Amino acid sequence: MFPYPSGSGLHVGHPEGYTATDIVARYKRMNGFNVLHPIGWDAFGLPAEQYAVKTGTHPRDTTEENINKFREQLKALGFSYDWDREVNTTDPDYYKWTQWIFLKLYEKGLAYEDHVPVNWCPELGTVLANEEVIDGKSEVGGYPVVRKPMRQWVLKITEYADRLLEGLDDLDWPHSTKEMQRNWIGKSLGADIDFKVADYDEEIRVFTTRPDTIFGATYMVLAPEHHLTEKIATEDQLSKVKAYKEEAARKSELERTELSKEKTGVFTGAYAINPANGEEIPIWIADYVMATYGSGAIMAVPGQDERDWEFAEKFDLPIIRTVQPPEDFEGKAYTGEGEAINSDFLNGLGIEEAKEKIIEFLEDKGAGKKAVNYKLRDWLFSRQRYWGEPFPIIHVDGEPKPVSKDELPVTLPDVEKFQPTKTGEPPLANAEDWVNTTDPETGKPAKRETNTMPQWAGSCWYYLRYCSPEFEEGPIDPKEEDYWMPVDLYIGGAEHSVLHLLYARFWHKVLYDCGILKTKEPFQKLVHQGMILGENGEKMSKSRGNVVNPDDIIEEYGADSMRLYEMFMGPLEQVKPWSTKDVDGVYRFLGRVWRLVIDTESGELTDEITDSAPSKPQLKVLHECIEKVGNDIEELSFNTAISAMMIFVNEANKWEQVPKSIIEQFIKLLSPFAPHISEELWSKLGHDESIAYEPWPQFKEEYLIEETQTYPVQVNGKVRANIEVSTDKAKDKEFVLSLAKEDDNIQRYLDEGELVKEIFVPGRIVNLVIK
RNA sequence: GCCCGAGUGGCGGAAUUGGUAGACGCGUUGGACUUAAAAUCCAAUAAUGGUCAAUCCAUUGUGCCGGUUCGAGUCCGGCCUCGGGUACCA
Repeated sequence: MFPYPSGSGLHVGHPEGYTATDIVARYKRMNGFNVLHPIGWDAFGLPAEQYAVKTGTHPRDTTEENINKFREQLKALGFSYDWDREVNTTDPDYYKWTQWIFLKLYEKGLAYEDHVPVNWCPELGTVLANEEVIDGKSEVGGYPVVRKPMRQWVLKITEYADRLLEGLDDLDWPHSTKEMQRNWIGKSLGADIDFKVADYDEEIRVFTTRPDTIFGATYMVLAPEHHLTEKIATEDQLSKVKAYKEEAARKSELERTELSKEKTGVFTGAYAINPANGEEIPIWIADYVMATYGSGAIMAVPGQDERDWEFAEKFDLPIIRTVQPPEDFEGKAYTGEGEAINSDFLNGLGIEEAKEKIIEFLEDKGAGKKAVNYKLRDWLFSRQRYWGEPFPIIHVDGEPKPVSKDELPVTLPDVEKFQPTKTGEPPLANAEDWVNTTDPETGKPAKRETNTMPQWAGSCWYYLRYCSPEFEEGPIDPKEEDYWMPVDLYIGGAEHSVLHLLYARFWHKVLYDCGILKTKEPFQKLVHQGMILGENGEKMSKSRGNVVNPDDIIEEYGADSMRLYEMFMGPLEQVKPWSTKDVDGVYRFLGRVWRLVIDTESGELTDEITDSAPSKPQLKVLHECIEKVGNDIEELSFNTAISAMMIFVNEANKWEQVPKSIIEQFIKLLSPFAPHISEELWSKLGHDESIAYEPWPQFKEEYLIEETQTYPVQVNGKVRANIEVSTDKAKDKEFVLSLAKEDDNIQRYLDEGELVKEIFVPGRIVNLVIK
């Protein structure tokens, strides 16, 4: 199988924006820069994972033949990056350094084992959350899926939450992407408050962002998974509590939120003591409280929280407002600003003051303190699959122990079967010879870790390996990091906004802390390419039958037209519908360029191409183009750059003679966009070397200056005339104004009313205000 | 619900710090070349009106309503619609 690049992101050969990095790379090369060109890491990627499970065959057929085929396709599309920097993430050498980095994480205490429930399918192994499970059956094959806790490796990304948040500030990323990461990390400031449980020697900790509302806490809610639920339940409530917990356990987290319309819950029979006023409040269990956020318990303040209000209404629990809503307020829970009421010593204070004061009070009592909470959870890093980097871990006496770095890489064993074992262990457990080993240090029998790393592991640091793919002393040569890092421009799909781009930042920061990297952030500038939709404005998909195969377009119009059209469609970041008809436009343009230089009869240069000196107007047209194309490439505004080149060609076609020096400069401008035709024309113009190594044309402003300049003349903000002014007098306010007033049409307006104001913006516009 | 982003001709889209709205391309119409067609080239093309035409003039026009300004697609306030993300996160 040759995995034709699919999915999204940095892909080559896919309609989704595969051209921009190359354009920039080519342009920068002509300007004497180098650009890291992040293509290829998942070209052999994710779909293979599913392929393996389905067929039991080797999914990533990265044979020499297929890699060459892949390169040929890239070449056909006009890519010209440095092949030697290619990194194959299934390479044992790449495994080695990925495992090496994992050991660094392990050493720093950032990797730990835990039992986490997964969707487990005895036939397929883990069914990931984003794969469809329909009515308890796998989407693939319809096998039963159960939810069961399994031993997993987890990475402590939460320890980096604050730094991941702060680091965003200085990055040149889309605003929305930064916002998404901030929301994902979900930092909130508040307080941890401990409530004593009446008649028990227990305390329940809650997290709240609104400690100021504590006098309105009329009940408490525990998540069904909270460890105290059964312990504090009274005898007569215990059976109900157990039944409710069971019911909740059957629902996945997804189902619990989907079925969120109607609140459910059950009373434990126990009471908590509100530390602010000593009052006893009932403790309930409800699945609208998540075990995974905060402490899995809340103080419920229905007066100021919509969810709590809804619950209180349904179960007839008391509601006390502790913030005075405005007079015209008609809603239920009030979450806005206002004075504290019904709150004893907080009464009359604003929210912020009240928070300060109550926290002080609770701290004095030893019942609470300021606290920070994150939505971000630790990263479940293991998979029960065959394909993936094996963990460099052995288990001795049931305890995990890292493999010595000298012994890396730990490679995957050959197996017959890619499915899990009959006893429900990961596929690697089938390879008994591989699993059973000895601890080289103690000689004790040991078992290898049978979980494997997820695809993310490779994508987390591939960009570092690009810098020095052959380096043997570490994952990256420090000298090469100095030169390459951080990535100047990263073009990728918006679907990587949180996961990949957060995970990669996390690893980068860990490696920084280990002293392996000097940069704190991996990707300085980020741009998301917009998806190209089908001709009907819908997402391309097989089921809609609106898929455009780039190969067909290249067959008919050539790779240059394909590239050029994709860039001409509109802004890089924008979602745009495909239109094959519009490809004709850029195809014609390239035809005009060709015929401008080449006589189609003879195949030689046209007679119009001469060695004569360029005229002033010709230089002006050229330099307008140089300026526009250069600026537009810097801003990744390729559509307008192409438009500028079209204007040049339309003009040049009117010329009787085309000086060679002019057309050569133009071909250089075109070459990053349409490399094939440019190289061909460059050669026809008598050059032996590739145009890709030519210097970029220099823009000279002096050629843009004209003898006259046009001023639009407005009357009351509407253009009523255009006047020509000689350039040397164009900034002369009096002169321009008097000329404007002489215009026939302007005269008519002047006759109709009184001139009350004259606006003169040098070089731009004249506006006369007439009453 | 909340958080982002975007609304401009028949279509994709242009438009500097507020300064001639509609660049460029597609489509359409007319013309040239051709026996004919394709290809190519030329011209017109926001809407409406000034009987036709004009390199002419006017009115209206950048989702809707209002505001600031000599001047608003661009800035401010209030909506509407669409797209993306996210969701009992306490």
